[in-house]
Amino acid sequence: MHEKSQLGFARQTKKKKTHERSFMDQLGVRKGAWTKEEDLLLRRCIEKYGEEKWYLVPQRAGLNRCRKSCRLRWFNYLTPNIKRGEFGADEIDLIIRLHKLLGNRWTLIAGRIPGRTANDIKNYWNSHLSKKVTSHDNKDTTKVLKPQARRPSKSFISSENIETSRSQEERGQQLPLDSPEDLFQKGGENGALGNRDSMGKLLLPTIDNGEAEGIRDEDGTFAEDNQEWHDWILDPSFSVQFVGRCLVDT
DNA sequence: AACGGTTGCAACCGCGGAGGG
DNA sequence: CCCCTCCGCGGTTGCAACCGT
Repeated sequence: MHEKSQLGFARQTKKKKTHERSFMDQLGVRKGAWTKEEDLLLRRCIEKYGEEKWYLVPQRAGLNRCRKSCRLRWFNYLTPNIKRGEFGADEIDLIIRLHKLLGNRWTLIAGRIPGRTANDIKNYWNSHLSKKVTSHDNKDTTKVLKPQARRPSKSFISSENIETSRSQEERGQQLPLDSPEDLFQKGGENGALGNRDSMGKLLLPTIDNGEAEGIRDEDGTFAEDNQEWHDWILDPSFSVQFVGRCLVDT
């Protein structure tokens, strides 16, 4: 394990933004697999003080670990109600569709799948699903969004925009294909939500909570049809593609 | 049984963002 | 503004277990 960390250190070619790690290195904090005793100490600490102020956790718990390691161990392994074992067919289906929608936003995806951690889902995706999905996409002749694509604003996929794009395409006009990020930005300029995380961060949680403030209609007012968006995400037939410069459900 | 290749997963790492001084 | 600290995220690594020969 020592060897591992040394290799990892040697690989560091990029500049360090913080001095945090080197400081931790100097302290000689433990790395590698967690022991049962360490787990117990961490669990007791979190039960006593709660999931906050992670920088205090190693000290409070009496652990010779860095705060990041503690946090990771807690969230990925020790948190109550974490589901272990095989992913169910419904979970896999949901992961694929959410990944199509959100890209590699593992925490957002995990937030929609009770009992699964972002790390679990990421690992499962990388080892089981990524190849499957990629090979499937390659067979598909339609221009399906790459995984990092995100749902554009409602105003941007208005039927008017879609029709305009369709007709322009039919006339053989060359249309600049914007990246999903650009599309999102434009959605924002159109008065809808625009930043790159907005759809994921605001849409998903707000739908379930019934909070409308995350979703705006074309006129900029708050949408009231959260259920519609919820259904859209959970719709098994969901897929999107470019029509001209617009993203549309297909 | 022994060996090498592959896979799954826990853990590490750097970076970006938020917030406070 | 700038700097610093802390949090949280996604990418990546490497070990252990598994599998095939």
